Amino acid sequence: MSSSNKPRFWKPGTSAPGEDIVEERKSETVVTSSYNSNASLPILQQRERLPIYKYRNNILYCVEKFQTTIIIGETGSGKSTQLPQYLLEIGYGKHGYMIAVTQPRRVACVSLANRVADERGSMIGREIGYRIRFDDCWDENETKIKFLTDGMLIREIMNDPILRQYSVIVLDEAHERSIQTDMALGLMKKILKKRKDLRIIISSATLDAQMFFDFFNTNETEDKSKDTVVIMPVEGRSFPVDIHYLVDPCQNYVKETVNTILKIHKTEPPGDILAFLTGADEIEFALTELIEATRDMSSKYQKMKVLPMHASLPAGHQLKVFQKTPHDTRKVVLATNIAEASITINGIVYVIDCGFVKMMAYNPEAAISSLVITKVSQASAVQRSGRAGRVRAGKAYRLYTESDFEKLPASQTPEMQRCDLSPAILQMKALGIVNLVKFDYIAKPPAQNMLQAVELLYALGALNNKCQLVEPDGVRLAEMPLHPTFGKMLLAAVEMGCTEEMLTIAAMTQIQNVFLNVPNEKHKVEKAKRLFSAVEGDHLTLLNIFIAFDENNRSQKFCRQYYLNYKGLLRALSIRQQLRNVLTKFKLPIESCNGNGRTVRQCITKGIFVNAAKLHHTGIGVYKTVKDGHELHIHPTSVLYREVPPQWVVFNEVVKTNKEYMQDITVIEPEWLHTLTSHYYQFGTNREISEKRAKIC
DNA sequence: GAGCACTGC
Repeated sequence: MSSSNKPRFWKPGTSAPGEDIVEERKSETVVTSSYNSNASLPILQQRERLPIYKYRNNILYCVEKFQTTIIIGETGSGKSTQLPQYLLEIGYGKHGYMIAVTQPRRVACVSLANRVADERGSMIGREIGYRIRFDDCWDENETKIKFLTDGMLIREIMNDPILRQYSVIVLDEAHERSIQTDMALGLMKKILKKRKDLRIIISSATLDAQMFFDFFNTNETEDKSKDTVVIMPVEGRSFPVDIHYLVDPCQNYVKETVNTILKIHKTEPPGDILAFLTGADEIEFALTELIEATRDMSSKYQKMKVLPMHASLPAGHQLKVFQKTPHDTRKVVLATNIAEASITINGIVYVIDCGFVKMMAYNPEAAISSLVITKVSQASAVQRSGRAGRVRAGKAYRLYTESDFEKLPASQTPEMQRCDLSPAILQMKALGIVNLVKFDYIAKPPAQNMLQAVELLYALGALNNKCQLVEPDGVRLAEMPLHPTFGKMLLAAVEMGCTEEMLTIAAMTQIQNVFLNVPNEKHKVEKAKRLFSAVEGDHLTLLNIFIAFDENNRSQKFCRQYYLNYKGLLRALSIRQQLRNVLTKFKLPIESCNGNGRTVRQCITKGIFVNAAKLHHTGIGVYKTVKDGHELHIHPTSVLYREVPPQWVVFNEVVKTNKEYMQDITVIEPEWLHTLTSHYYQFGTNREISEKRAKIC
């Protein structure tokens, strides 16, 4: 190890990668060797041909020597499948230890585990396993490599604070910076202090590597040879992508997207197109325009098949984007951000990036989350254009000028700094973190967001006025895989004897689309919705839907008939079962109130009393929050939207689009706010609230 | 009065 001024990138010898590769990545044109011509080779030889193979010994040397290794892994390097195997091969799976590999998403865990098991010729769940919510597939005695989600790792830390079963933790895709990843990073730093033998490998994009380095490096001297962290860049295997910018900024990126698609179609050689837009409505607009344009297009051009892709589409419609189109047809996929990292569509050669994304923002003063269209980061733009270089050289069209690109933020604000922190803070308390302010965050959340979260947890009875976890309720709430407000509803239901009903409601609020979003059949979907609606509001409507589903043998046919999301309802069933298990674990009674809607609504109030609103006498359908008079409206998806507006309501959350809308609303009686939640509203003057604040923090 | 980025436990 040299002790020069800048040993940020390790250069052990001529075969090791250096900064030149990092430079190359910046220019976004990475030229590499032949693509996957290895299919017929024996597995070992295939593995040896992956780009990461030539770094094998260097990486293993780093892992031995440094407590933390940061790998800058490009797409197609093979790191996620090979790295854990290298570690296993040199003995990190010995003496009963396991190697953990975390992923932000469930599907990635399952598919990676299966691929690695395949390569090793073993059955999944034996030597190689995975652990995700609702699906445990590993063996306590046999498993050596365990793929798990970031969230699952945090749950494991709750039961084993120093992760004694593991010899190495690989945090893959750390640059995505989800709240779970950030928490895991902070916790790992803590664990490393107590376990000098533990090794951590962080796989990240170039941009964040230096920050991760500084975060984990415990060397406080100038002597670089005492660093505890090392950065290893590993080249990938992708094709060059030509970046095209607009000369002048465009007025309407949706129209510009349509025009660009048509231009590519008419002037560029065959190859599928992927266009990024921000939401379903934009996608639908572009879809209609394109279908119209292709209708009167000259037959000298190829045919064109345009497909929408976003999360609220029924699964059947989503699958269409993965189907191959005939040779004479060009596939055009109009997608939301779902195609940036979550799904990969094969055969894309042209990418269009509108330069915007819908992102969750959090207003801590009003405790309101809202979806806003924001400019993408440079990192996102690079990720999007990279989607064009997976099969052969491609082209990316950025619908903004090059100078606008330069002005974009380098990377997106981490989730930790722009969302409701109450679930995260509750978890941290359950993990035994005494001082929330002193916790080593990789990105410190705004003080105001933390304060808001602590106050909510205090109001829910999860934390006391010394900011300590309350026994037993706080512990129970932390254990539940739910937002603490929903957890509180369940605990209230235990007291009031309606857990059966509340388990259903809590589970049902966790699924995004209860009804299918079938294009062209919106009217029929609306009609079906009305069949289940309860005058008391959305929560009891969700209960009605689940009961109907259950009484009709949970059949797919029933769901199809009423435009219900079958997969979603099955998911609700699993969530319900999991929540039921948690209650059983705590030996809490599971009872039914036999359809007493009043009792159920009272329990709901006990969970989301903070979100209470009263109909305002001015204007139609205007509500004001009880807490601070913030103006709100009933969301069009609510069953109460078409009804005579009720006087008093509680709601799950606010979505801000043109206006601020309440979602999942239940009608309440105003007395409940005093009788059931007096601890919150009785002392609700501003002066007293600020006194309370001073006390908590 | 008229709307729904994406994950995860």
